[in-house]
Amino acid sequence: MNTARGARARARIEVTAAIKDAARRQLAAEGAAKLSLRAVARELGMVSSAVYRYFPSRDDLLTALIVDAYDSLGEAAEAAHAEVADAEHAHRWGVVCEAVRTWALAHPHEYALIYGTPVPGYTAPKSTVPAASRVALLLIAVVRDAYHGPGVARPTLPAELQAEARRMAADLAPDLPPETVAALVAAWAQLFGLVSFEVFGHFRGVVEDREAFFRHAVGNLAHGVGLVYPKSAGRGTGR
Amino acid sequence: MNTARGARARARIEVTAAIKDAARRQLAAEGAAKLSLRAVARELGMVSSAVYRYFPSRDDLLTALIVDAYDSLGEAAEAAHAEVADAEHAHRWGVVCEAVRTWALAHPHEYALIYGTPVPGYTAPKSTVPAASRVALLLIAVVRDAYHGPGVARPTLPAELQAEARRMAADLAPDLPPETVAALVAAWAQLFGLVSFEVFGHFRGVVEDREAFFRHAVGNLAHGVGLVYPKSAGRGTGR
DNA sequence: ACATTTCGAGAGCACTGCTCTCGCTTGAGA
DNA sequence: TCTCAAGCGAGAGCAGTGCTCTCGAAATGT
Repeated sequence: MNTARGARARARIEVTAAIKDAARRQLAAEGAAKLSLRAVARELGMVSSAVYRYFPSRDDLLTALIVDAYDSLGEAAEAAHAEVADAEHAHRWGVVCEAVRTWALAHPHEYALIYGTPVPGYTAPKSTVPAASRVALLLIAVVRDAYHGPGVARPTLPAELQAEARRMAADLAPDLPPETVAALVAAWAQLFGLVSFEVFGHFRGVVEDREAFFRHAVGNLAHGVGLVYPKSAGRGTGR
Repeated sequence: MNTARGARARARIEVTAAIKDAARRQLAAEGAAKLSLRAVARELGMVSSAVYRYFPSRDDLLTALIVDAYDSLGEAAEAAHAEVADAEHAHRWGVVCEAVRTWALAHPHEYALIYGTPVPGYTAPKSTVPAASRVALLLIAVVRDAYHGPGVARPTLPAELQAEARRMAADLAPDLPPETVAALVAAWAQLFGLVSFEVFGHFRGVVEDREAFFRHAVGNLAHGVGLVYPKSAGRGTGR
């Protein structure tokens, strides 16, 4: 029942999509700061006030792009993971992380939109939560599979954090030990720390072979959440 | 020869400082996006065009604030470290990291300015490098002391990364083993991943006791760079 | 004392987000 | 089938922005 109850309704979703597309193009080209509602209107041959029939404000347009960006990233990660769904767990972990990095480098401005400085009126309006969670859920799923399968080590946890870890586990993955969930959340944040530093240029003049560096760092993150590498030796690329 | 060769020169540095102060106030209050050159001019009772005598563009004003923010953060970290300069190395590491977090939470907009989305014309103009490096240098110093002292473990490194690690070590800390330097750089990025997620609100609804969580994660980072905790037992808060 | 530079003020340009009004078109109910 | 409200695009307009240019006045160096 999505399919157009009338020409008008159909036109509306088409125009809405066209606006988002033009906006996304501008975003990719110039960054969120320079995204101008009037410019997208111009590109579509309409007048600026007409755009307001579709998005009540510039920030609402941006919010729509945020959700799309989360989904685009989540989709990329999920697709990459699907291709190795029955490989070694540590390898799957690495593939997901590398998909995140690859997507971020290919869409730096969209990445900045979701993991950079939040927009001023930044209350993530609930509707973004599912899209925003996709990568995290993937990482959780990989560790869950490992936990219910052969090899996962149980990290240790100081006493003062065990209550909080239990809370997190109850929310995120009740079937995993709290220690693992806590390590997972930390690894999640640290993964995006690595990606952000690279995308935002903090590695410029510091790290040269960033891909190899990233693979290694991500392997250590996997180790931190308890994933063990197949070929025991020094944890390598997970290949 | 800094001290005013004339009333004019003195006035100039005073006005420059006043502009930066007003700008910093606006930045702290509303964020970089809403920082308006005309508004700071208004606050100082001057006309907008006059401000251009001191800063050639709005982005140049922002750049000046960026350098200041790096310095402010670096100073906070150094001060915190100085107070525990002869404590256990892992503890010193933790104190520096917590100082970074505390400063970031106290100055979210300034933090966003330096570790969030880079400004469009984002070529860090060399002059920012020393200020930007202060925290990293502190972390390196802590590990260096540990390495030249009693306890530091040597991380392992896959073959494919050893050349790059040697390169980094040559640039950053020739007296440390390449494996340690590589781990240090990763920990550096991961630290800011943790801080950014908290400041930018990605932990909202996920992590509740963020301070305890951070201490724990930072302890693991210390472990990752080879710092060993005094009381052997499970690595705890570093107390 | 003169010439030069430095500075603040003001006007102005091109642009932005956003509001409001005006007609035209569409579509659903009488 | 006709009607009337809702949806929509165009246009004008407001307040604000970054930035440029010109013009006098003040401070400076010779």
